Amino acid sequence: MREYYTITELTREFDVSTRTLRFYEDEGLIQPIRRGRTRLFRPSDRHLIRQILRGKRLGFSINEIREIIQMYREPPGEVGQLKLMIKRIEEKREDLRQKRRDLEETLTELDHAEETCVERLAELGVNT
Amino acid sequence: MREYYTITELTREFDVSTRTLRFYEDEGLIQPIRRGRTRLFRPSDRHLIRQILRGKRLGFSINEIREIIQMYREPPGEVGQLKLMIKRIEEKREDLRQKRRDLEETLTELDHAEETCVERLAELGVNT
DNA sequence: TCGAAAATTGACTTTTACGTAAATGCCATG
DNA sequence: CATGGCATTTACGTAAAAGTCAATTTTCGA
Repeated sequence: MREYYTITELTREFDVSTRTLRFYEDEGLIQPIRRGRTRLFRPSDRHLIRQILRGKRLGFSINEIREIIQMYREPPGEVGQLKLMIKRIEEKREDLRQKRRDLEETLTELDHAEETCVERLAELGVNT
Repeated sequence: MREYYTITELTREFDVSTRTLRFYEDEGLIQPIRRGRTRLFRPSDRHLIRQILRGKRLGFSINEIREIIQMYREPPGEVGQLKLMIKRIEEKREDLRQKRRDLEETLTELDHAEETCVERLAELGVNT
């Protein structure tokens, strides 16, 4: 496990621009440390970037991603806060379960679409 | 199966604005017929709206949704076109499989986060 | 130590997916 | 017939999430 990554190393690894990583920093999603003015990314920042991009692929907004990331952190110490957090986590999970249903349905329809294409191709292959 | 739906019926059913449905029409995703100037939505339009919103929940852009919808339609008659379409469908499916991996990972992490919260709560419940 | 390559900041621009407002049409009902 | 209630069109507005550009530093390898 490396100790630090430069910004360009990570832009190459994740195929994002430096602007994007700075944007995420401005948004408070990551907090790379500084050596002078230069950003140094720790493995934890790298892991956060991974989670952010995963959230993006699933269609979550930056704010939603921020919420999700907070859920991964140390739980709060106060009972009310804890219960609230559990409620939020459950909501987000329901959200994801909906996405999963959407995903399976879409995959099924695409399977069917491909099958139709393949059949059509077979017909043409036979007739030609 | 009803023959026609009005725009407001559908806005209520799907919880979207009229602006949104008109936007989808402008984008060519749906083509409700007209009685005078008034839009009448057929079951097929209704089904398309369902598919569009499903795509949105999965984080697809309007252009991606347009592509997916085209895949559901009658396959083209020409061999080259058919092969191209099969390739595109396969790409989209790979895309969805990536989303599925992302989704499962996120769900797993949220499961873990909730568990941590519940444990913390149990500790507090005992100590208090 | 010196110069190219890399990094930074700040400002402005762009794209997507609608929101919102204004002016007007259509029609049923009292 | 006027009033209310949806519908429509046109046009401009906006928030999110970066992209792009310019003008500086800063760093690092020879």
